[in-house]
Amino acid sequence: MTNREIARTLDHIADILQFQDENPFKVRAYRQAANSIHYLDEDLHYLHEKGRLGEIPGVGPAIRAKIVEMLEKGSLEYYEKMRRQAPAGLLDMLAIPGVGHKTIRLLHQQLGITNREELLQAAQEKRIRLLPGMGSKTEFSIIKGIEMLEQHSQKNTLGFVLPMGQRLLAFLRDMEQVTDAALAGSIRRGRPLVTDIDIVAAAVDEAGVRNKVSHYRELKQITDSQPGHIAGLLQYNIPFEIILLSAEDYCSGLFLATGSKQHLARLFPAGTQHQLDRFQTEADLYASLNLDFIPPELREDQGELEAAAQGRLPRLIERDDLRGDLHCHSGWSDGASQLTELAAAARGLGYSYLAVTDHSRSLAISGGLNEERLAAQGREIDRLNQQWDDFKFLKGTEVDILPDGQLDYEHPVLAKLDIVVASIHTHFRLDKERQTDRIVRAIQNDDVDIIGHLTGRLLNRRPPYELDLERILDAAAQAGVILEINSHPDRLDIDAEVARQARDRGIMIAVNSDAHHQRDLGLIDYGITNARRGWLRKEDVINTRDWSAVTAYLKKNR
DNA sequence: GCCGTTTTCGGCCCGACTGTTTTCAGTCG
Repeated sequence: MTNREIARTLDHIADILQFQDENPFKVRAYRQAANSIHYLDEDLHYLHEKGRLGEIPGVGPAIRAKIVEMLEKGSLEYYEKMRRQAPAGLLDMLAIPGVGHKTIRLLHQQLGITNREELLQAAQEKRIRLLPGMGSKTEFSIIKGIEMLEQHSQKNTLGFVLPMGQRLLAFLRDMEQVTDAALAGSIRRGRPLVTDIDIVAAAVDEAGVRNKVSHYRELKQITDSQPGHIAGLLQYNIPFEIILLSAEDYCSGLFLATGSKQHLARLFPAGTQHQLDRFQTEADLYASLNLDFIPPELREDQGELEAAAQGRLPRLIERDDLRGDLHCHSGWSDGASQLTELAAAARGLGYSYLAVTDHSRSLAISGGLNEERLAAQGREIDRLNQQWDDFKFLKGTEVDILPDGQLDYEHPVLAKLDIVVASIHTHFRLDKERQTDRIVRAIQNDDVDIIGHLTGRLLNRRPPYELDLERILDAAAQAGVILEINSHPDRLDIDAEVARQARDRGIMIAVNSDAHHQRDLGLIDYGITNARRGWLRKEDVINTRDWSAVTAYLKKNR
């Protein structure tokens, strides 16, 4: 089993224990072990060989024995037994907002409900409200929650699917029968939610490819296998499709499979069934249509064809344009990495600065820093900053925007920092006017440099807050406040559309990782893709500038 | 179940909201 599978198993055990009303600290022990393994840099098999499993934080004798069994047998008897004692749809039901372990236990014991379908039916038949502690509002919110999840259930986040797609792509590229291969479809265009993995491959021996794919380690089943085409499911039921072409047809095939439908339909209106010539590159293909090359991220029929025809497509930002990251968390609050580890990772990405923006005091659950600890952290940063002449930490905070729009630290505290990211982490359900007022007030606060994850959306999990974006963009433009593109693939907030509107109003954007572990600094790639989908150029993004230009910009706008 | 230690058990982040209550339990971040 892989690290990831073992981490998921431990997490699932924690859920079952919680469902069984076990000691909450035992539950947390399993969660902490799962989290440690999730972020582990080394393969568990390797650590086991070296007898170093006990060194993993949060892994003691009991969990270590279970990990060993999973590594050696590929399964865990304890887990299999637990699973038989819990409702089959436990995890599915937990995903419903407002439904937790205790509610599920009650539903299971009183009504025999084991999965989402049965739960929905019971709610529709008004049987939930008869249970103690349940009422009509709970019943209604369960129905709404299930409906929301079912709308999303066809799509997965790019962050979940892309790594699987990249592994399958690497597997194909490794074959001697494959001369070229690339991701296509919505993954290639970088959509935040995707339905499947599309790959186009140039192959000399289709049968050989077919045979190897049928033995792919992550393959669950092949559902369709015709000449030029393999489709099926990978683990976690992620659909994939591989289009096999000759080398001559590869480029136009990749272009057609990339889409989008709307983009292609505008290029080739219905009735003008177009026989694509053979091209060496997509740039040649677009040139034959008298268009500049259109990057995949822009192929959504959002004005890119007109711009390409007139030679005014933007030169989109690239990952290598970034000089630093302006939002991350360390072990001082809820991050998992120490400052030195973050610095090493940031330098590894080619950055020359990193803003440390741990949580502020009122966010107790995330270890928010009180003023003394913030000052102590500042002293550590000062010490570390003396070690380098080519890298610097910025002293910062991700300060909570309180419900009334005030900030969680007073002005004298904020004024001492190099950078202030202000974000909302509580009171998500204010009405539109109050929520907008709250953010506008933060924007108008002179201590604020950046608004973090503006809309609060969590893809497939939580809708954005109710906001009047027009008013917020106007306020940000006027105050010279930067808006963040939060790169976490569950957030991608602000989204590409809002980013483009912001840029059109002259608002500066920061593409930030919001990393809680040194490895997560690399999530910035998703933010860059999102920025490109928002038509952003290097000059629209503040952290493409070097340290002195960034600090000068921040000072000027304070 | 893990951790730390003043070595072998006691402690292990918490505060607010919501819907259901009549004083609280469950969920969430």
